Amino acid sequence: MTRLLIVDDEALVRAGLKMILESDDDLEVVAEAEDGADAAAMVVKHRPDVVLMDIRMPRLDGLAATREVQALPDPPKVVVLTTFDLDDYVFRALQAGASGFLLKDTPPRELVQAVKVVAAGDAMLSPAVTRRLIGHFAADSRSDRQRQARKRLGALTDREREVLTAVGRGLSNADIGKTLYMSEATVKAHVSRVLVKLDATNRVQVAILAHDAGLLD
Amino acid sequence: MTRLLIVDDEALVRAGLKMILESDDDLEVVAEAEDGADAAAMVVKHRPDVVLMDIRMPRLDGLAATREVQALPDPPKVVVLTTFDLDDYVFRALQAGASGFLLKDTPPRELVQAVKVVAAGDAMLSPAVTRRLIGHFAADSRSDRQRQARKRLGALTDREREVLTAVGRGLSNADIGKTLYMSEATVKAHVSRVLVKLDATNRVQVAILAHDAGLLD
DNA sequence: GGTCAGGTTCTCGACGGTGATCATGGCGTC
DNA sequence: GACGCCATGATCACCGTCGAGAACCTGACC
Repeated sequence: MTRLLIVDDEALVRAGLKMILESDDDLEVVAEAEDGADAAAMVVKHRPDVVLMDIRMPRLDGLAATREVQALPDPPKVVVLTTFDLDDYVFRALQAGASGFLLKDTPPRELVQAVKVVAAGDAMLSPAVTRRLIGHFAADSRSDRQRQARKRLGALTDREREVLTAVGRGLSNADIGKTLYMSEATVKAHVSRVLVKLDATNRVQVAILAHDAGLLD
Repeated sequence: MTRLLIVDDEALVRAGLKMILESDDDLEVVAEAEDGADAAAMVVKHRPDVVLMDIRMPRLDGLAATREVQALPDPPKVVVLTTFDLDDYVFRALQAGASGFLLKDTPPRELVQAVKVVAAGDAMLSPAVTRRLIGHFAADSRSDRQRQARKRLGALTDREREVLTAVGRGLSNADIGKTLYMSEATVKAHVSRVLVKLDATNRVQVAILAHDAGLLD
């Protein structure tokens, strides 16, 4: 049995959601809250498995409430529900720790499905939201940059890559020599070749490249 | 009527998918291809609305094929199908332009649903994949590290921040002097103060900090 | 099987250029 | 005038380039 908490400022919406959700025998609404400020308290009191959270609410909005709830020990999963699929909402909700983000025009059957998926530890987004997320992800050239950077690293020898990593950490040549057991002169030679191979003019540039390539982290 | 192309090297899988998809009256499989190399040609010939693409295939794999298909004029939507939800596959598929990413254990009804969602211009991922994507998104935005880095930048003066940005680009002190119209000696003084304020011992470390803070990009 | 030439990688010391610190002074604000 | 910010030159430490030797692999040739 999956225990649910519904957080929405409109009683009618809460009633509708409760109706839909309890049509499934595995779901039980154990509590309701009418704004974000009450949400955390209700979570502590009733310990639901999943929280359905509206965004637009008086006092504390759904995003802040989600953050608050996720900060609790052994927090429940949170599914954010909203009428608007604004980018900003989506990203902030996901970063606040939400496991789902559904639009209010989601069909009842999918809502039930989403709650179950989330309770099982996976995630569920409305299709339109998924599209936005993917769009942003693909547009986020970071991973692209990473692959490009990695490509350039292919020409390096093992030793050179080790030295490069150390440079990326911000170590001095002397420090690198100590940690890799070689003289400072040798370190310099490696760094010098790395500079040539990566077409850089100083160590700062290769350090950044090392980071872009994900060599550190 | 939504027109489909199925790309998979195993005839049995193709037959199974076709069976599932054509159980819906709005879906029609207009062509099949048995590897990625054939996929693009089939797209040109049959102009499907949606392509279901396996990843592991002989000759050209599904990721490369997806890129190829998306490079065509007025390309169809692509749904990638795979047994393994490896991170790397997911990200590369989405960046290759896929609109969906489903695991092969997806129930038939959801597969049909996903194809329709994608045909309508939205996106659909398997729940487990969605969870990964969100995880990476939340982690990748690095807002944590970024906020931390930004905090430390608060102590800097405007001029120091300008110099720091230039250092982050990998410029030499001489170059920074030229671009910011000050003598090299002045640049050095600024850099030196930045090092103290950011508790770093050399310019590489502050360059990385500058990147983490999102000063560059 | 030996070996010999060619290439690659790792190692190192010495030299000149670059980077980092320190002390000092000008300029505006409070 | 005390303070914070910006600017500068002298000094010393660090970094990057150069040339060169040692160890190793690879393939060709006898």
